[in-house]
Amino acid sequence: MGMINLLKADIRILFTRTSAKMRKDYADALRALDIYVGQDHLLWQLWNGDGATQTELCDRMGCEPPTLTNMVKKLEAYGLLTRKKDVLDARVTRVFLTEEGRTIKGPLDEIWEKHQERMLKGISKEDQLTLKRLLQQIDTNLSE
Amino acid sequence: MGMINLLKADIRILFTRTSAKMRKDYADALRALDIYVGQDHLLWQLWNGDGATQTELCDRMGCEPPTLTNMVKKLEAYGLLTRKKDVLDARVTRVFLTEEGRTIKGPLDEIWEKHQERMLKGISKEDQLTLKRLLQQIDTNLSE
DNA sequence: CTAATATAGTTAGCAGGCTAATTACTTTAA
DNA sequence: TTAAAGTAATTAGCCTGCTAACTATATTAG
Repeated sequence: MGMINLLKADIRILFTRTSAKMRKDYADALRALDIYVGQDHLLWQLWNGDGATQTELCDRMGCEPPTLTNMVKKLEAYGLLTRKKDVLDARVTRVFLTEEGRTIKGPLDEIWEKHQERMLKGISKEDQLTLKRLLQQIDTNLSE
Repeated sequence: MGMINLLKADIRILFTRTSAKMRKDYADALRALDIYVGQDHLLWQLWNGDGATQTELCDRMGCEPPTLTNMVKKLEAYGLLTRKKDVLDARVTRVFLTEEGRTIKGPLDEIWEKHQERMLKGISKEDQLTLKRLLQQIDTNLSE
């Protein structure tokens, strides 16, 4: 294996390891709120548009319908959101935040901010822009 | 929220989305071999050192013991590896590749290579080094 | 007007991955 | 030499997330 392939292998392994670490670190932080990693993503979507349909939420979150069904059910059981059938189309379900789902935003934002600080500590603004560009490139590559 | 925080939020979301996409894309590719994403990581460790203990494997892979127990069981059921009790310490289990576990290396390497090509397409060697450096920085940050 | 097709969401079943609690065996110290 | 502490691995029970197969409702075309 040549020098370039070795480099690539390093990046890929590093990427996987770092993202796993990120996820775990964030999961640990979220435990204080009795929220699981991924669920915050759904709540985030609802804070930016309550009453969305499940299909819309799937699109925005980039996940498959069964994943969302599952998560919505759990957050409903926790009392953070409710489901209502659409009046115009009986196939459609719309998801709404409860009062508790709304009030959790503050603490969650705080955890999110702190996690970001931790993750990007010591990385210059310029490097952050580069990282963003490279991530976008990879994202685009994988969509083709 | 200021400009800098917005940038940070973007990066974190982008990072999460990109790594999820990477994982899914790779999972799709692995399906051809009836292997699940993550399992290749364990096989990889064994190709680089057959007969390792589970604790050693956990350390190298950066996962928790129950995760490994689970995965080892499944790969054993698939016939790709076997477990043997250590002769000196009856608490210790050592993991060995089967013949089939060995022969799968070729096809898996090929999938791995192809996936990397796909992921890093159009990214210069210099950018790859930068990406590596930034990932390492984040990794270090999250270890503190 | 009805049969075929498309769409929204669910269910079942499997994977990785985790924490908390437990079992089985070793080592250490009183 | 035996009781306490430590270590390796497992079990139980959650979570995200997926695919394949299904149900129920709408739309469209013959």
